[in-house]
Amino acid sequence: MPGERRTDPQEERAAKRRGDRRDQIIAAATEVFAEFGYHLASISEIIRRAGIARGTFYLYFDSKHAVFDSILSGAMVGLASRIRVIETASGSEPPHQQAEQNIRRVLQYLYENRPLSQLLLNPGLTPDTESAQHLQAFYDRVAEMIRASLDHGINIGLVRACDTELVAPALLGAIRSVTRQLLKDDATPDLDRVVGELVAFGWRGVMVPEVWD
Amino acid sequence: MPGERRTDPQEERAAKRRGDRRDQIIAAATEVFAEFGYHLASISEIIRRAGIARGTFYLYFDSKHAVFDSILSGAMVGLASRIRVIETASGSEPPHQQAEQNIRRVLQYLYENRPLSQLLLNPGLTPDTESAQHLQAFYDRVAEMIRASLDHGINIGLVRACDTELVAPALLGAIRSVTRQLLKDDATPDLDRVVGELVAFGWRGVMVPEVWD
Amino acid sequence: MPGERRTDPQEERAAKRRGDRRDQIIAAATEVFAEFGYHLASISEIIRRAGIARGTFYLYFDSKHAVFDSILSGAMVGLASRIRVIETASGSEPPHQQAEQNIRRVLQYLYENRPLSQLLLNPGLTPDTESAQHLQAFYDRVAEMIRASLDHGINIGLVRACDTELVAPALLGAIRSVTRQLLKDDATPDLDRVVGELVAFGWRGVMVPEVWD
Amino acid sequence: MPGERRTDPQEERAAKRRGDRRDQIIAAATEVFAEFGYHLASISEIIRRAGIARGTFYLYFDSKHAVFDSILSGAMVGLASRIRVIETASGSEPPHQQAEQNIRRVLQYLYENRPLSQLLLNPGLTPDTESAQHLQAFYDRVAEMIRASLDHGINIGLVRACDTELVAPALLGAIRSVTRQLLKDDATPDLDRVVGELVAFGWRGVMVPEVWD
DNA sequence: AATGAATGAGGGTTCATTCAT
DNA sequence: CATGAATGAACCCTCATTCAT
Repeated sequence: MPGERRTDPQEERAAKRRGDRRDQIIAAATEVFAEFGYHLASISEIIRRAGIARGTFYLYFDSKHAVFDSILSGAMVGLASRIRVIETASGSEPPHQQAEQNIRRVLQYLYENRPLSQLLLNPGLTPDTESAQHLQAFYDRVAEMIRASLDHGINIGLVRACDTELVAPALLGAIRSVTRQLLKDDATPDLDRVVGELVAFGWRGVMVPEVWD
Repeated sequence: MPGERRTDPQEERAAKRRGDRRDQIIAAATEVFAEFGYHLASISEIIRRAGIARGTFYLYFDSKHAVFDSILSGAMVGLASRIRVIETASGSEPPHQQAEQNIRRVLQYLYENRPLSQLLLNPGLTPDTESAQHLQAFYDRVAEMIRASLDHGINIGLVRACDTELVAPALLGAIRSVTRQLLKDDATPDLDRVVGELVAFGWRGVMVPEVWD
Repeated sequence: MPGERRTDPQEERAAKRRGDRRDQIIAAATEVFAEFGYHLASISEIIRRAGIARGTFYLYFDSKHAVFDSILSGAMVGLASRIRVIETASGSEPPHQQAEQNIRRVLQYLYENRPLSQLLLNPGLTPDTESAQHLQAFYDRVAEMIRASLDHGINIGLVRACDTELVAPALLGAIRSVTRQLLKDDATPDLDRVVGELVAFGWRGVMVPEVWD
Repeated sequence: MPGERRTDPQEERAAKRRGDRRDQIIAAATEVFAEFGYHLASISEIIRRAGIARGTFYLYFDSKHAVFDSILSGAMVGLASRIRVIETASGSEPPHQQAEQNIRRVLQYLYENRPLSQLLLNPGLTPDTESAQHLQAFYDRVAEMIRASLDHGINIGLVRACDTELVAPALLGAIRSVTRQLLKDDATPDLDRVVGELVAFGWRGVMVPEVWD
């Protein structure tokens, strides 16, 4: 207690360890959820992989559902931080390059977090309809961002007139589908090629036919 | 199959009734699975809706898993029967019209079987990783058909050179995503418009840029 | 189905068996609750004594709490049916004889249901404060009946003027205390003597009777 | 015990503090036990109210059960110290006045220790049958004292001939019942009136006193 | 002396499946 | 064929207790 600094180093270490435990549990749980799906994932298996006792689990999370929510929240933050709104101010990079980089960053994140990606891409590993809707809500937000970009593109004559309410999810679905496909194999694919193809496919699908490279 | 031996009319009726019961159970189970997801769906709820006794259920299906598999198989047959290989022989309809009709027939089927569609479109309502893979295997087969069509299209100069292994799932993903989106609302959407947009989007994404209608 | 009488004998037997099972479980549970108290009583022990499987228990009761409530309700009905309002109309038996018979009937019931009596006499074997209050509410009702009798007795000059709000629970407490005392031993005590002493005590207290009617 | 050796003032203070901690824990535990009953009372809640850490609790008590026993022992000592054997030597106060003062002192003690009183009066808040018997043993001792007094009273012609083995618990039960009743309300009742009524009831019962000394 | 993270035995409950009627 | 009472393995979660710091 003498000369107590901003943060007591002992407390600091404790807080650190506490965070570590949480992360350790989350990592184990993510694996197990991805492998078995929510319902077939047992607390027993999670604590076995985390190397902790039963009670310890409940020291960090209120329930099985709570860990799942934590995982999902973390993932959404992680994904969202990789997606930037596409700028069309003069001087900005061409939109399709911005889109390309968004996709590249997201794929990078997913490749780096394989088990987590299973959870994100397979809404079917979810505890219940409600949780699936959480996840869906996130995708809806992303689809909305895409739609706004498309609408803007139409206004400035870059994108052909189309029903953006349909085309936005179509674009997103294309990306998800390809990503899920690629994550099935363990091999890390050539990111540049994948992103290139995706953008090429999506771009031609939406652009105005007159303006071509 | 005709003239298989004289079928006792009583046996025949029995077989008929037996089939009816099965269908009745399948219908109830489909509803319940779609509503709650596989794990939260209980046999109790299924038999309640089917109006049968507990034991009766196990007279027609070996297990909970077995009904689910039956449902999935039926759906795959139903879907597959709506999809025709695209013909490019001279005299055939233009490929994009054939694709359009494939999509229209599939959507029609899905709209007519709402609860079933939930199961097909949300891999998350699936019992386990294995079952999800069954479903995925079906989609892989469809993707493969699309890929073959694309490859052929490239050969005859109709489709731009692209990595069909990526573009095929992208196309399929676009369709699935849009369909899932539309099935969320109860309203039956304008099929022609939806199919039109989908084809327009997909077509431009894959066609050679020189030939434009 | 042919000649179906008022009640299908098969159904009848089934209903009978169903009731039997319930009673069987209630009997076992009463024993276990009386022996260990609510919290230390385990479902495992209850089903062991009832000779049934775990799931069977939950076929007849929703929860551990539910059996307990059933037991308590049954006991209250049983007790209440042994207690009659004391009549003071001319031609009725003398009030103290009526009281005597109430007590005798209650004691009879308790002696015939030993384990049940533990539960009733020891509010401490109760699941929670709430349940204890259920039981207490019953005793309050009985005390209220006693109080009404006393008030009436005062009005007709049979009972001395006293604070019936205090004396009523005192009388009831005396009865409960003696009963609990006697039920501790396994031997069945001489009912007539016990009841006689109780009534005498309540009626005239402990004072010497040199002054007596 | 006087002149116990020179007590180091530091040790003394330490012992003092140690005692304080104990009392602090006992006070918190008494509250919690009274509020929830033994089993629903958690160590977590006790240490929360005592403002100490988990481990500290086990520095002062071996177990949850041990605190409960401590509380009970303390209460018994407290109660016993308020009860004096009734003297019948010539020159003593009249027995019924001595009884009256015993009751008054006990009630005073109970009113001053409300939460404790819940524990004492509701055998149902007890950990197990064994603990309930501890408590019961205390009451048995008190009943025995009452019985001895009654026997003596009969010998000297003050008390009517009666089965003191029955009447003693009856008297005690009456007192307990009334006390429990009164402690339910938060208001502190008029002690003199209550004690007066109790003694009157025990002494002369409920009968009309037209025939009186 | 004090702390609080960690432990794990044990609790109540669910539900797919079986089988005697 | 049909029934539904019975089964029991397996689940999630709680909480008194321990012990390294």
